[in-house]
Amino acid sequence: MASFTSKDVARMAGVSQSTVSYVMTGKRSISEKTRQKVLAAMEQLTYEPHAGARSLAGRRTQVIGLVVPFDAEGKAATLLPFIETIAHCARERDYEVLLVTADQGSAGLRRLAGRALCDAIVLMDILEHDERVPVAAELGVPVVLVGVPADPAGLHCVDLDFEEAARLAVDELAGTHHDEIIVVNWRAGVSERRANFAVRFLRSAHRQAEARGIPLTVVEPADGRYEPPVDRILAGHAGGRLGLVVPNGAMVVPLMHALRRHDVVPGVHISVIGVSPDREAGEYTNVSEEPRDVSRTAMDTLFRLLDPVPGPEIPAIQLLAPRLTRRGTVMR
Amino acid sequence: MASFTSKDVARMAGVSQSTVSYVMTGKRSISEKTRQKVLAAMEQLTYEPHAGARSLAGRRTQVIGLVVPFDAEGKAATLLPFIETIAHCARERDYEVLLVTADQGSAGLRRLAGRALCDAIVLMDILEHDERVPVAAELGVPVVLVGVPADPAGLHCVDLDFEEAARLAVDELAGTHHDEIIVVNWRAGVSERRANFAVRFLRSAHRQAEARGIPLTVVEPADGRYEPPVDRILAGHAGGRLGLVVPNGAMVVPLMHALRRHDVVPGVHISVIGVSPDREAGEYTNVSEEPRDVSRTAMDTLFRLLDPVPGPEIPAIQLLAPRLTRRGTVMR
DNA sequence: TTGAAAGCGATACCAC
DNA sequence: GTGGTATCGCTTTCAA
Repeated sequence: MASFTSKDVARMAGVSQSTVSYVMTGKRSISEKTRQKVLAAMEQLTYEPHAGARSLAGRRTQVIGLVVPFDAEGKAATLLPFIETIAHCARERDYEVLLVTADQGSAGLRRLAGRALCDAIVLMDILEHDERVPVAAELGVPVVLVGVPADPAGLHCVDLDFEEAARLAVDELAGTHHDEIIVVNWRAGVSERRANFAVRFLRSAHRQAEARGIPLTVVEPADGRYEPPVDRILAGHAGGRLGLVVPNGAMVVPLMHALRRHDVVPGVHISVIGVSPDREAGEYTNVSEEPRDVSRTAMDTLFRLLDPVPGPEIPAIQLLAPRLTRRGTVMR
Repeated sequence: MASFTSKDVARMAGVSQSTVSYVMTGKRSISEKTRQKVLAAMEQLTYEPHAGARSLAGRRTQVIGLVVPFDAEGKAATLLPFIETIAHCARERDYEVLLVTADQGSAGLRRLAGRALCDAIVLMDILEHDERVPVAAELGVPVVLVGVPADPAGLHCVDLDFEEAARLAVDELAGTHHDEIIVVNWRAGVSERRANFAVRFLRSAHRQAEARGIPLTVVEPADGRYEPPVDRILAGHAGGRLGLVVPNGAMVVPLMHALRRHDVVPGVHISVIGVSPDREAGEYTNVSEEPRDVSRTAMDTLFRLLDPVPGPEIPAIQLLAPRLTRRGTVMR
């Protein structure tokens, strides 16, 4: 599988190597005639530019670094669409995606930038106090955070508006005369790490419940267990109008099944509102969390950082508005 | 964030650039004294080698190309552990992972090899007749297939032994005197694409059921639906000993819930055997499908292809043996 | 055991 | 509108 170089293309097209380069980059005008000759030669030879040479000479790798969490459970459902969307956005502009796992910490970031492995970085699953953020800010490479840390250090952030999501859920239950709200939290692991979406969601839920005058408590799955904490939910449930808010999208369906097994039917004896992508919320009232929208916004931001356009400033923090869709699991 | 070059390191250590290179690659012996000087200088400058330059000069990218399917539903659960494991294996040897989505078809493969973006490729989710396989075989780059196509074209394959998995499941039901078996298949989409694991599983199940003299039929979810086809399962279920075999791991739990809602209890009124990773099969009898083992084997193979060692030949097809674990959802 | 220097295959500046 | 060429930062002969 002998590979051809731009020199070969140049020779075949009867032009200079630089002309070939300019045809590819479009950085200077080329007569249509020679353009065609060059393109024909490239076609003929099935020429592909050598990525390493290009990155060395042009200081552009055409690669986006993507730092993903793999530890986070329950993320499976949202992580894949995230990655998928980012891959597609990259491809649209002829960029590649280099995958780095979060367990490598800031070392991974330093490698990405130091070795000139990519032109820009998307950092997912940001913690409230994330050691990687200050490092990322010093990298000298555009970085977009998916999530909002306490101190973004000047970096751009994109995320779902979890505070608004909590408000929407609480308001819905308040508006339908519930007299108690329980937030079914992520497992201890997630909130202890203070994954910042969890923090923001809970804080906002508490605040809004107080504003609406409804008692709100939080329950978590038992240590190290994935099962929904149904017993503790039903324990104090005297028969009033109880509403459950479930920010962990992966837990909604298992929870509802568990409730039904106790003959407690969502929408009849109890209310359930989940936070999850619309397409997964077939049978329950949810607040939408759309990973695809978030990643697309992140990538748009990244590319605008890479090739600044004279348009309006990019907001430092972009929170995507969630939407509540009623599907009958809230008692009316 | 000014970056340093190996020249800077050389100057600081008082040696030549080539010496620095040899310290990094270990391709020639260096006196311990100069080695330490060089390492100290690298440390001092937080030197990182420029990946592009390295790949240009050394014709090694230190990158593994990973081609993943994103369309495949129900894969979410197995796809992430796959990717994660591959990322870890790569990191262990200081390799990066470049992600390419399968929707790019063989164009993606040509890019990976043609642009010298990676040293080797892992191709996942191989179809029985996969247009990418012949292309991959001509790439001039080591390729490992996760899955077994009808014609591997000389490439190495790694996969779970789905035929053995089907045999295990059928044997278990035969051994417990069931008089009917239903395979609850993937959605039409998956088997129509003739994803080859589906093909192999079904073929083997049929064969083994015949050998054991048990009637076996196959049902699929309704068009475009994810819900388990419970109605069709229970329709012809006159009350004999019926065993369900569910190769689609993602469907086992939903199916069992649906059955219970019809007051049909797995292990009591009906039998259920799922195919899934052990850690996800908390409550049902399963045949193990361990994505982590498969990826690790694939990566080991890949690295042995990259740096051939004089040991024994690598088998062309490596099928990992599944194991059946009884957890009480099969009637005794 | 080490150094000097010739590439690797692009880009982009300087001429014309 | 096009061509020549220095340059990017590393690897790897060839010489010592």
